[in-house]
Amino acid sequence: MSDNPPDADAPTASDSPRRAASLDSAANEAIELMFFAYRDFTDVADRILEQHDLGRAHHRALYFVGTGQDVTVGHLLDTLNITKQSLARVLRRLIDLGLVVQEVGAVDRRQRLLRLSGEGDALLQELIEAQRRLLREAFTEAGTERLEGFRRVMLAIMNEEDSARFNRRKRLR
Amino acid sequence: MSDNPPDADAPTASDSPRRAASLDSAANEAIELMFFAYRDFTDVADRILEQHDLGRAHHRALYFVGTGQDVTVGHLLDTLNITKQSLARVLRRLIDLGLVVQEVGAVDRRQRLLRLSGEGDALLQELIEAQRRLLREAFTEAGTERLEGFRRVMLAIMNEEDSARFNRRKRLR
DNA sequence: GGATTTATGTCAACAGTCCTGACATATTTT
DNA sequence: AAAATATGTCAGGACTGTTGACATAAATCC
Repeated sequence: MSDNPPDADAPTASDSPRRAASLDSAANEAIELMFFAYRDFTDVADRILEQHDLGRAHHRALYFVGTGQDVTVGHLLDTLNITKQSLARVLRRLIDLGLVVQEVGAVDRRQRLLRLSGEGDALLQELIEAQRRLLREAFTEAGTERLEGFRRVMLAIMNEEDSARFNRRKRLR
Repeated sequence: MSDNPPDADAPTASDSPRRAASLDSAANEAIELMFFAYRDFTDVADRILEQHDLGRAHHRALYFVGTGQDVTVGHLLDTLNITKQSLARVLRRLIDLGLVVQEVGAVDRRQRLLRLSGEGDALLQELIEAQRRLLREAFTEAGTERLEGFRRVMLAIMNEEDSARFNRRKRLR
């Protein structure tokens, strides 16, 4: 679009070969923020899961079954982006432990509607509360006026498909 | 501190049984933001790693070897929080591929100082640039004035140990 | 109503990453 | 010289993800 820009030192568009240096260094820093923050975020749940001999995959399945409505196996596969066989192993365990129960779909009897048992919900709430506490404390420490910045950047990091999924889920609640 | 607060409906401290509802719902939302944003953040690197038949563990080792100074095996173990045996497998591969080279420590000859070969650095830069681009575009989309909010919240999510590690690394650069 | 598609489940095999436990070597520190 | 430290390695197990092949039941298409 613009050859020979009038001011060669001025910040340029983000896809230009000569990028704003501050955006680049902020992004460099953010690479590490993502790594360390996500690790500590998952750690608080991992400690609870360990006591129940469950892994992260069980946590994710439990979460989306428990926070969704009329969740089918297909929905779960879409949300988690894993193969049917991977999910089956995880779901099998949760069902055998009595944390998840299946019902034949009322409209489409091929579907298996998944929901949490009382026990399953209790575990999920424990997991959610542990992560919620960490985040609540982080928001308070950072100052709640910064929350909107955090939200907007995280949303922008997400790809189209996931932000659509996120908004769809949010609408349902 | 304050029994029988004057206004029972007012938001209370974050560790009180009656918490601010808005903080809780923001935290609930953030649980999903963390999940989806991190997944898409790692995906851009995973696509590159796939072409080289490498995994995330290789990425992490490559990253901390390449961005640190005089990195030893011990430092890497501290940073990654994995066992020596897990790291050995990953490092073995990177060394065999010629992406990482080892030198005997000058001060302590028991140590193995790790650094990237030219080829290793080229791959690391490719990986960093992919994630940096995603983040840069997210910052621009969200508005760069929100960046500080994102930074502060992410820092607050990190535990003591990791934020100390983060600041130590930042100081070195 | 028979053919096709869809939703789900399952068997088998393989790969990557993490773990525990045990032991070996070289080097530094006490 | 003995103990501690930094690193490496062998063996085996767990979890989570993959591909490929097949099976069943129910819905949909023509």
